[in-house]
Amino acid sequence: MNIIRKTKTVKLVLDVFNQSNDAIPVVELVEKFRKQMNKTTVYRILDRLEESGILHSFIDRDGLKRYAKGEKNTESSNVLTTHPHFLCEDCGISSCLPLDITIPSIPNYTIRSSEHLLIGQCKDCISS
Amino acid sequence: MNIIRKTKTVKLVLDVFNQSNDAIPVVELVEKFRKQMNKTTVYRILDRLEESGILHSFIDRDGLKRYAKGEKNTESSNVLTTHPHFLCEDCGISSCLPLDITIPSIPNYTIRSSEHLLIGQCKDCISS
DNA sequence: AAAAGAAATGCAACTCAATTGCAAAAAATA
DNA sequence: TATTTTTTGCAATTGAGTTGCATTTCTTTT
Repeated sequence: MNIIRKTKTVKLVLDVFNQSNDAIPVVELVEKFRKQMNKTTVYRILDRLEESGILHSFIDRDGLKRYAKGEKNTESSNVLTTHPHFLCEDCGISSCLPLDITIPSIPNYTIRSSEHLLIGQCKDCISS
Repeated sequence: MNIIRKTKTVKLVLDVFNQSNDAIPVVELVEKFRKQMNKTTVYRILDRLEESGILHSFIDRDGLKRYAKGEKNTESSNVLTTHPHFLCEDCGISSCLPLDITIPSIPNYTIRSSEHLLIGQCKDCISS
């Protein structure tokens, strides 16, 4: 949990995540804020927001880093749980799914965290 | 399922996967075969082996593409199952875990495939 | 409020995995 | 053997992400 300053640029980035539950690719944010801030700044702000536990990130099937609101792992009553991310093959939209995945314990391994990506079609893309 | 020619280079690549169940980063294979074939060839052979269902791939936490033996999804009695991959934070070794994960069905979504990456310490790294 | 210290930003250059186009080589087919 | 198709090598390119460094902005201290 780091200290992070609420600068103008940080607020701009936070606004995006407050308006959507989607997992947004960094590249998209860089493009979106092309006029407002440098791409390095975007990367660094996201880094810091993740460090602070405000955002979490994962790498999608295309190798792109995506960020979404909230923490990745939640620990309640000594059980480590996480949630899966969904990625629509058609429109590319990705979101955090409100499902609890209990990280299984596996003999001979210590599991510290996990990533779960479900790939398919979203509601909007099924109908069309 | 494509036709793939068993050229000298293809055999070299296949040998690696026949000798290990690990999920190997492409970069590592490129390095390993530096003297025997061009890096583009490595990428293309792996592509074809995946197309043919001989290998499967995923992107690890560092955004590196890794390949491992076999198919990613298995469908038996109309249930789509897959297996998780393990990645050791310490030594970087990754492997397919012999566990069946049943891909959950989620309202409003069609799930076609999934990726599961468990991150932690492997047997060898726990002890040391 | 001014000075000092710490954190955040911009910019340019760089890294590095992965891809592309094209000509040459190798393998399969006729 | 001749022809067609697939595979390979090479060089150049792409594009996401990183780094160093000087400058700006914010916070803390006096």
